[in-house]
Amino acid sequence: MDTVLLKSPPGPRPAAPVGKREQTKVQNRTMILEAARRVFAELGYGATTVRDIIRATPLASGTFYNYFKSKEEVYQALRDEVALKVRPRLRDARRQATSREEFLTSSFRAFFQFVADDRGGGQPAPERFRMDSPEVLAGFAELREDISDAMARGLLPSTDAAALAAALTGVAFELAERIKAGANVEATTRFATALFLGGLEALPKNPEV
Amino acid sequence: MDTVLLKSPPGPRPAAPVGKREQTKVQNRTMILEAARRVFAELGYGATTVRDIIRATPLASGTFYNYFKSKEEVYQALRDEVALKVRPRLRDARRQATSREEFLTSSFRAFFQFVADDRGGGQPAPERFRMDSPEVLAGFAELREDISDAMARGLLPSTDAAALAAALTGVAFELAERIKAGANVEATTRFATALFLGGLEALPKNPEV
Amino acid sequence: MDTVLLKSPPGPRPAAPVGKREQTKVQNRTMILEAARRVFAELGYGATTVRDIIRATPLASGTFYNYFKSKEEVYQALRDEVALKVRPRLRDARRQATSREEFLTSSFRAFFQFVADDRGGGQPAPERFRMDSPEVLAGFAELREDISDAMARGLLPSTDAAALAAALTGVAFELAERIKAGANVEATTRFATALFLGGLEALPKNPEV
Amino acid sequence: MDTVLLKSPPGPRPAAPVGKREQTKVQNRTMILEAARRVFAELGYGATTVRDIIRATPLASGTFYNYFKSKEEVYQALRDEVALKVRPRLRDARRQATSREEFLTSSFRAFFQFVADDRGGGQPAPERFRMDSPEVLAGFAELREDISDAMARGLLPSTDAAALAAALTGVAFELAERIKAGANVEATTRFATALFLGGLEALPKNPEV
DNA sequence: CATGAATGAGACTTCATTCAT
DNA sequence: CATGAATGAAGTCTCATTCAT
Repeated sequence: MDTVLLKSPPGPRPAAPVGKREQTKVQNRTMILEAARRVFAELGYGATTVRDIIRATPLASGTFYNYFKSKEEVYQALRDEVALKVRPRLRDARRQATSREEFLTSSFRAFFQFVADDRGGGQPAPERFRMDSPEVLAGFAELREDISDAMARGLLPSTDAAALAAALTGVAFELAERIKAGANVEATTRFATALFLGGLEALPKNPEV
Repeated sequence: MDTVLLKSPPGPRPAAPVGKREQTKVQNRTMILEAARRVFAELGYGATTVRDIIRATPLASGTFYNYFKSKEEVYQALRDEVALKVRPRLRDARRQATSREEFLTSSFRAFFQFVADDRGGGQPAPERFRMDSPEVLAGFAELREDISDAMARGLLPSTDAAALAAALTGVAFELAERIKAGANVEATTRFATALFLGGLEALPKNPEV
Repeated sequence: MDTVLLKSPPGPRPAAPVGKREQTKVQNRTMILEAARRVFAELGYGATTVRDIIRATPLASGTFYNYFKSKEEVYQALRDEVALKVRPRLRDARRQATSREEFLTSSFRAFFQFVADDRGGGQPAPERFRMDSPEVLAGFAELREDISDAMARGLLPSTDAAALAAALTGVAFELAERIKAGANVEATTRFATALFLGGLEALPKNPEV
Repeated sequence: MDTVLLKSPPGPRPAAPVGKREQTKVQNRTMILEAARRVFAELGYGATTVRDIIRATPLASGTFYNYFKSKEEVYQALRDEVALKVRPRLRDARRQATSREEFLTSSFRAFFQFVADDRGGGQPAPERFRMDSPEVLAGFAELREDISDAMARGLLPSTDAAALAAALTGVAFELAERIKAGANVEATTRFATALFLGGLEALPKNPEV
């Protein structure tokens, strides 16, 4: 019976599946994802409901389930989508780095810039910490990955890798909050870079953390 | 055996009412607070419901409302209670510090030790970031306060105070996660201290973050 | 059979959406309103709960909130609906009256007849007074309005308008209770009319109630 | 065993049971009743809860149940108490009446005065009708009783007794609302009296309502 | 007796999800 | 597919009532 449907338009077959149907489908999916992004940012993952997401959309409640099975699934999709956007930036920053300073600077800059670009949305977050939003989690995951690679490549000293990753992550996260509040990306990048450039020299040689 | 108890305090009678009723009240309040601590840690603040807290308790549903008006109120109470425990330790650490190194070392140690002592609770959080748990927030607030004081006293260089506070906070938090996972308090303290001792030297002189 | 339905209206298509969905919506709304009417009549407004109303219905609990936000809102709707039915009758009675007697007679008759027509509902109210039922309140408001108009038109003597309105209202209401219990509409109308025809003559000329 | 109790005090036997215990008991009972009176007046019988009554009292919740089994029971007690206070006034007014006018005047006056005396309490009733308060019910019951007696004694014409009772009740009730709102008792009494003096003459001789 | 905390039933309301249209 | 009303489970909170103190 699908055949029947496919046959019915006797005109020229579309070159790609970008009929009105497919277009709408993509649009709706995008609408839901963006609505979810806004709502997660405002209420946090735990507190947002599927209803909240639908309400931030012109779509009907039932439509949500044509695209996602649950809140969890939108979350995953959002996470993947964000990771897809951030990964190249960070990977590029990392690959082009030829010195420890450049590695730190470009990594922090890429991350802070991403946060700065993303903060547009809504009113300032009602609660201080919104660590469970997909963007932030994806950003952190990427940062960690970059750090591990850098250690492997010798750009960072061979101290306790996990501890350093944690320290970098923590600094990046906390300063990111300041970025969200309007702090300057470049100055913040310099600050973080200087801190770690100096700190890395002083770290215990044979750490046993 | 009652006789023994009745005899034992030959000194001044305690002023506080310690009838069976008061005892039960204190016990119940504690039960709710500890249940809330566990549930917040597991589900996050946003996702936990009052029912979740009650269910982690042998008490009846209505009993919750004899002690707290809402989830928010337990949260505040938890936050206050934790702050009350951490504040003295950190304050002492700060007051007794006579050098930059000592300031950093004793602050980190006090914080990490507190986290280590406190980590008994539940299973590790299923999601990576749980920044909105009361303990963490309270710890952060205290740490920030200590940092500001130290800057005023000259133990820390006059760089961007807020940015440094954020960096210290971030590192403390992320390393605390490792402490919770079993990392050694002293080694972690050394790591963090060394990182900041070196980093502070390298920080930009006239920061404009 | 669909064919029959599709064929049947050869005239102009009705503008109102009368799909199965809309039909069900109207039916459900009506079910809730009628259930509310019965329950208010039986328990009184104060004592009835939303659950009472739902239970007097085959609908699920959540469905109530698709139609009304609260008990108060059903009450308002009921009130409005009843007022909508009574207003024309009383307005007609008032407009066509050319004498004092006719004004009283037709007003009382219209009101009593409405009560008689409407009394189908439930068992007699278990408590004597149930002034807060929507029908009664709406009827009173209408009666008052009519009285004011009549005074303005000279059909009623210029005594204390509000007091007379109250008296007419009170008599109408109490006799309406008798109507509900089966009293004859015409005889009751004659009784009330005679009472006020005589009474109006005797009222104080310059009232200062 | 009662004997034992009576014997126990070897001193002079108290003339009446007005020990401290009995005094407190009477006071508490009175407090509950007056609180209930206020709350019923404000919220209506149906909407008030036992909690509401206790809260309007300095007593503990459990204490309520030492005096009354339920809201219903307080209501009955209040009703009885009020009836006990009103009956003498109305009975006196009725007994001393020697003419139709005097009967009507003194009855209305007594009722309106009672309502006026009683209205002190709280803020104006949030809803228009509060017919289910014990005072109003008791007042109406008494009024009806008086009317029946008056008919029996020939002070009122032999028309449909029940219909007249209803009319008098309705007028008394509606005007009582005006009294509560501050209307003058004497003027209102004159108004109601005049209305019925004139109206009674005009009533159908052989009513068949 | 007075007290007031505990209890669990039940009221109000929102939610995720389904399904007829 | 989109729609949005229906559903009933579940959450929030209040209530009447009991009972240990």
